[in-house]
Amino acid sequence: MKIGDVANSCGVPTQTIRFYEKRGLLPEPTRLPNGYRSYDHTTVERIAFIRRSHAAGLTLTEIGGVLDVRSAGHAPCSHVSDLLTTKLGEVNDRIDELTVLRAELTTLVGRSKQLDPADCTTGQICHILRAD
Amino acid sequence: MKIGDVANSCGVPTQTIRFYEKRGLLPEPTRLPNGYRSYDHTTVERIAFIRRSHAAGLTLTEIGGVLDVRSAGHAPCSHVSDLLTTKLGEVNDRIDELTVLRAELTTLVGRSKQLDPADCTTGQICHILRAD
DNA sequence: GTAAACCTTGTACTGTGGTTCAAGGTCAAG
DNA sequence: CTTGACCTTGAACCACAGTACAAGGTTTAC
Repeated sequence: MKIGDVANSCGVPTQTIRFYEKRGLLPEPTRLPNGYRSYDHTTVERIAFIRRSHAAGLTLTEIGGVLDVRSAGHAPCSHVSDLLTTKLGEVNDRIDELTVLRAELTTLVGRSKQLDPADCTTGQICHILRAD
Repeated sequence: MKIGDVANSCGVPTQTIRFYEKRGLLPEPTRLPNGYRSYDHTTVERIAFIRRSHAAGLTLTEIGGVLDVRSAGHAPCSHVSDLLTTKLGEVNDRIDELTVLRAELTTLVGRSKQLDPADCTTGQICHILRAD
């Protein structure tokens, strides 16, 4: 398989495959006599794994770490489990932050409906976003 | 006031003040005879406004837009109101996305506690993050 | 007079995940 | 033999909001 075939199978642009290779997420492929990259089905599965992991919120660096553990011949399960647990904590924290922000924005939008633009002076720039 | 005094008053590094100037969020200050930037209290208030707006989720580009409306002599209220309403929608969307991701991560973490690492084969890289 | 603390400018770098461009080589169909 | 689709490389660019560094000038305190 050439890079375009892999790209079609995986639904990613060819540039992304080269980018993953440069990032160390894909091994250097064998080459055809003309210099073109040559792949087999394991690459398709590996890219699918990367996309699934990425969709689960792991960064490419973290995915690289998982792949390295696997390449070293170990089951990456406990590593992955820790990673996912940490990620879950981060997602919870981020949801909490955004929930606070939502409350603040809701207050500001409510304020904007009450205030009269004619009362907005230059000194405070905008009285919706004034200091409390 | 010199830049360090403003930085102290606002709790931001001096570099950030120069950065805001370069981004057009702060007007070019007058200079002392030695070339040092010279500020008055309106700059402190302007930076405080920028920080409040940023904390409310506006980007520096959006804040620049608000500041431009104000500089043009208009009350930016309706503009700000639209911006905040849009931002509230974005925050809600982001919370929804993260909530979905949280559910997925919870499933994966649960799975990781059930599976035995000994059953994890090379082919699937990691059976916690297997295809469904 | 000298050391510390301040100021100036410009440039490059951080992390995240790619995308786009330039300039060229290869291959199959007609 | 030429057109179009594919492949190669390296480098630059995107948003985002700064941060760090280099190489120098100024001021303040002792």
